[in-house]
Amino acid sequence: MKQSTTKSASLGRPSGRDSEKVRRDLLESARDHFLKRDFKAVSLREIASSAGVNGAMVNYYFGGKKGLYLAMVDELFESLDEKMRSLSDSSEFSIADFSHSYCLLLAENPWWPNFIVREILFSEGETKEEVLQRFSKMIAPKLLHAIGQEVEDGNYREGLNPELTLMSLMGMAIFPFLAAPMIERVFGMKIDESMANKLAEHNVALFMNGVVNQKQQVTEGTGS
Amino acid sequence: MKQSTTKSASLGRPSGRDSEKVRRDLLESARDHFLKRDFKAVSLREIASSAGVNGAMVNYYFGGKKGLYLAMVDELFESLDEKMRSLSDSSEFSIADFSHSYCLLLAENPWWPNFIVREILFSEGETKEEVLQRFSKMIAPKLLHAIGQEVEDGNYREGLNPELTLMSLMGMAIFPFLAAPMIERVFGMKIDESMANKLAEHNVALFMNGVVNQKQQVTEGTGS
DNA sequence: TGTACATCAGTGAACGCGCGTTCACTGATGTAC
DNA sequence: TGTACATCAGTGAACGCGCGTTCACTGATGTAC
Repeated sequence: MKQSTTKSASLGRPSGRDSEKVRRDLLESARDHFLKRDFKAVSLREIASSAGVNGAMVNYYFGGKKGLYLAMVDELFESLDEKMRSLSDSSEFSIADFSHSYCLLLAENPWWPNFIVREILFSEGETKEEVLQRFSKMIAPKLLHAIGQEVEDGNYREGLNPELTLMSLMGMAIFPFLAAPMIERVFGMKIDESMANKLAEHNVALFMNGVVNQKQQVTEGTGS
Repeated sequence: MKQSTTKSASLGRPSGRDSEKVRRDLLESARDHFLKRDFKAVSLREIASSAGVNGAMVNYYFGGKKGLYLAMVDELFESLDEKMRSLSDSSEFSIADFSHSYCLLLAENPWWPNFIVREILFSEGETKEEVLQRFSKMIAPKLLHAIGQEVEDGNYREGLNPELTLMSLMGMAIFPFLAAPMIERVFGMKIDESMANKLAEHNVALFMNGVVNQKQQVTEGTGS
């Protein structure tokens, strides 16, 4: 004898029409978890229960855990590609302006350097290659060219190595967001938007003119 | 009837005297694996087989996987603490000299920023706190003070924020080693000792004087 | 110096657990007649 | 407009696997007499 009714609260095809909602909920939940913790450290059951659906849905919609992960990565990159392009496509492109905007972009999306670094450093094979490919094509070549141009035009110091300069610039911009937990601990700073603004200005000033007191140096310089 | 002989090649207490060797081999193997991959991603069986011993030895010597991991972390920090102290204890301590030495130290121990960042970003609880504690006390306070002093003495620009400046400096120094796989791909650079030397010089020059062509600026400046 | 026995380093099979995945099943929805 | 049935979104139990850990056992080494 079968219990045909009231056995389970929600068995059978659901009555709502929002079939796409489950997919989106899973992606969102996956993003929340995967951006905080490692691929292996996050279980499907966690993701599914956060999304409020059955774990088997991950297989149903994405073909498995890896499928869900890659779908999430795709979505992230799409949104970032878009944002980065809008930063670098302005007609009057300057390194300083870009650095500033980039810093603010990072403040809005603090998970982003975090995610990239993790992928590049620790992920295995497949995803790593994919992320490297996408990331490397994204903006670096354009910046590299811009720096080279500035040197050629005599605006930047002669003999400045564009590659090393770009690395320095990226390091200055990205590191504070990477090290946010440590910085909050050691410096008692919160990495919010106002902080990012200060950081952006500081970085541009340091990048352009360094730390040395120019007044002093110029005075000494004219004497020699 | 028991097969008392030749059942296994190595059953019973081994004849050698090197009981400490197993411990050291395990630690070494653990370091090799844990520096490349995540805690969860590395299995005891992998570590043990690399070390050429039985997996149960991890429990025997370290009380479990976490015990082995913490023992490894302890060892790493001990060696780094020592090296860092020898860098910063010189009687005439200058930011520039330190940056240079630090860069070379990183080139010799490329796993180190890698490891710290991973711990800070992705590890869960316990180890994370421990690593944060140790790392934050290691050198940052001394550098922070040194930068503040330079500003006070008028050697560095007035109004320069020491915290932000230290962040920039660390970012410039550490990022290239973090992003090594990407840099090798995009720039075709190998991060070796000669590279580290160039990077160190570049960083110090950029940190001190920025990218702007000073000759040009000074010429313009005297006119105003 | 022999000998009996406790100790000790190490083995290898087995255990339980949580994981990703699979599968039989459910019942609302869409569709053909 | 009914009705029979295929489809489809979703469930929940179960599966096999690899993991960290445990445990009974081994046999060389150290020690007491």
